[in-house]
Amino acid sequence: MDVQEQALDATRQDNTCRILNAAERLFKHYGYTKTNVADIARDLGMSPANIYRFFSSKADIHHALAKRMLEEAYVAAAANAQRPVSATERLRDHVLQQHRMTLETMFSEKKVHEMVVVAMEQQWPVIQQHLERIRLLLADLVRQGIAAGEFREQNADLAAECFMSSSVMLCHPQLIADALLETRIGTPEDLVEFALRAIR
Amino acid sequence: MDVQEQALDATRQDNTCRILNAAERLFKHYGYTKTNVADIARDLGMSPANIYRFFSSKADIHHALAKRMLEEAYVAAAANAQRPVSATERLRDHVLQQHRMTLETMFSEKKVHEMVVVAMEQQWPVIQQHLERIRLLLADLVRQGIAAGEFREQNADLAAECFMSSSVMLCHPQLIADALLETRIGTPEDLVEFALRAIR
DNA sequence: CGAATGACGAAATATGAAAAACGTCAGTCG
DNA sequence: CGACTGACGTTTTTCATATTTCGTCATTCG
Repeated sequence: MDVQEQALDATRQDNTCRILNAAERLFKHYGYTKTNVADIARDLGMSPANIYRFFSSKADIHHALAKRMLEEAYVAAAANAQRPVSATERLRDHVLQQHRMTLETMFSEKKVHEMVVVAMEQQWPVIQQHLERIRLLLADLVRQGIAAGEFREQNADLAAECFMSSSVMLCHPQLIADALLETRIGTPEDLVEFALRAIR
Repeated sequence: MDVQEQALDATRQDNTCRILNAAERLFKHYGYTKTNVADIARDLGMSPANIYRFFSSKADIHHALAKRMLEEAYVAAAANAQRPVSATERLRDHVLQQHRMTLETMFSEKKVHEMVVVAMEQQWPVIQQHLERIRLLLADLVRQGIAAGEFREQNADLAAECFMSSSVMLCHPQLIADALLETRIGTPEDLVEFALRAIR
């Protein structure tokens, strides 16, 4: 790749990023369906057709935004996973952090929540991949916990998956929305402790 | 209550039951929305208006059917809970049984599954009550397990709730529908064992 | 020459009137 | 007298149509 090609890629990346920023702002304000590509183009002072030089469709913008947001979530999860505390505490905090973030999105960014629900209903690969990356992260935490003597010997990948499945009620956006009204005996902390016990 | 009133109640109950039977058959065959009360009435050789002497609305029929089906499910769960095997085994089989029944409904009785999804989305109290009854059943199993030395001393009600939350991926109709395609490391049995470990 | 656009066909969505279904009630019939 | 019904007002659904939005492409412009 020569200097000219680098410059081309740079401007291209810059454009895609600007489009994503505009789309994210408009989607959050007006909602995904109420925002059309003409709105996004006007916001950036370009023609609607020009958008399609960078994204193959409006849905493609949605996908790219989801990917970017999930990347942020992954960075946060990775940061938590590197904290210098016990594996137990990092696993616990991971779930609680996830829980808080989901609640936050549900309440203060309702439009985003709608987009998330659509993405989950349609089973986007980007979400599956994100969950798989998270699972790898947690599996590593389990291995560290085993090495540190916190957890028993076990299949770390399986344990990570089961741990995620067990805490799905705290992280799954739709379930959280439903479960808010339910009469509950235990707190989120109780459920995490329960799942942690299964690993020890 | 004298003899006459008993007879009245009997015929009334008989009518409600016949209506429910007809409605259940038609709903299963044509779907809930495609079946109207006129269809149900015609099937029974009565006028649509007469239906409303027994049910205040079509939705009321839906509610009553859900209650009847959940009652059957509860009976099955209660039967399992009384088997003369260890509490561990009964808890495990309860979840696996629930899992099988949900899968069965999803595949062979798709119309019923749609009705279930609607009921869950709308958070019908009858479902909450059913789950609460199941939880009491499981809490009792946990107590028996504690008494038998299978499980450690703990809050049985909390444990039952956490156990149900942990196995929600195996029992929640919508989640099962979604998770079918996912790449999975563990089997349903693995997840149940995981949750059981948390109680021991 | 390639980035950008206006014009345009295809696809999706909003609109509104017609039809169907819901649910009520005065009145019939056994 | 009371179980039951036909007729009817109201609400919901359907469906054909108009409008918007999507996404493409030949053409323009720097």
